[in-house]
Amino acid sequence: MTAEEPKKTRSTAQKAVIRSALESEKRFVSAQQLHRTLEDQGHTVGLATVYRQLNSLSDSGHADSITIAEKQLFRACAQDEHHHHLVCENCGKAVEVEPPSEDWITTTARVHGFEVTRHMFEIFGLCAECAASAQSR
Amino acid sequence: MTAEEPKKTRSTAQKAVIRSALESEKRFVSAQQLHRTLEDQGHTVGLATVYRQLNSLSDSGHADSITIAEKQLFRACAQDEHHHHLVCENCGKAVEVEPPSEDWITTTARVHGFEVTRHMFEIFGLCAECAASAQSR
DNA sequence: TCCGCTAATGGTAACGTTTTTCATTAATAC
DNA sequence: GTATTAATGAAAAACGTTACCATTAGCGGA
Repeated sequence: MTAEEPKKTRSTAQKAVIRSALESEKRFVSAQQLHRTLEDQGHTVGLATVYRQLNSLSDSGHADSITIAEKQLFRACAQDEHHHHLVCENCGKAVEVEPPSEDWITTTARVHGFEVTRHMFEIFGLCAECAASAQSR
Repeated sequence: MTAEEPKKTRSTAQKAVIRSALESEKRFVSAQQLHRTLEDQGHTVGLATVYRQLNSLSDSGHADSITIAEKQLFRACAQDEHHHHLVCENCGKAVEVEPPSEDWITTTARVHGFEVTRHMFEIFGLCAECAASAQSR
């Protein structure tokens, strides 16, 4: 019964930089990729901080995260609502997609005695550019 | 233009043991869990071998794998066809489910200029038993 | 404006999982 | 049986990620 703590956070330069860097990416990127990007831009941000911010953005719903090849990738998402992605396996570019009714999920789960907590659905493929360059390979 | 090598493999006791151990699980298990299980059963199999076999089973399509909390989990799958799971987040128990038509996937992808290579769709929740024990907590 | 509190940072060490290495074992073909 | 070499296992390396902790710096109040 502990009351909801106000939980004061401070706005720092690093937070702003990380967040804006993530938002300017339309691809899913890893913490390390983002860290390198920031370094290249001349910003000195610790890797630990990048991890921390990315995780907190993900927790607060300001970023989506998926796991590919044992690596966690992040992407900023504007809308707070639940949504899914169409991800390019080559360059990481992603598009948010809207699947048809997901009602059957809870229905199906109930049939098996399950109580749904969450679901994930991601489509992987090659975007137009990557598909083109792959063909000419 | 290298011809398809016959790629001869040898059947070993370890392969058999690992495969049968995985098949007797109706849950998703990690390499380490399976390794411990084998040890408990009196089998002495190297951890590296468990990893190797699990990966090769996954590659050959004889096992499905998902990633939860940075860990890779495996599960034997009888059917070679594409399928999805309803997974208990607590105990790992899984049921194969059949989603409605997935035609819209390729359609949607095409709209965005993507060429679909694969898609993943997993539902997570609590099975009847785990939900019950969670409530009485 | 300065002060004090402490959230946040950053470098590094630690961690856990997975892969690689390499000498040894053993499955297959002859 | 013998030769060949795929497969194994123990340990080390690699990898992504988190924890630690001394230091920095937001922010509210004197």
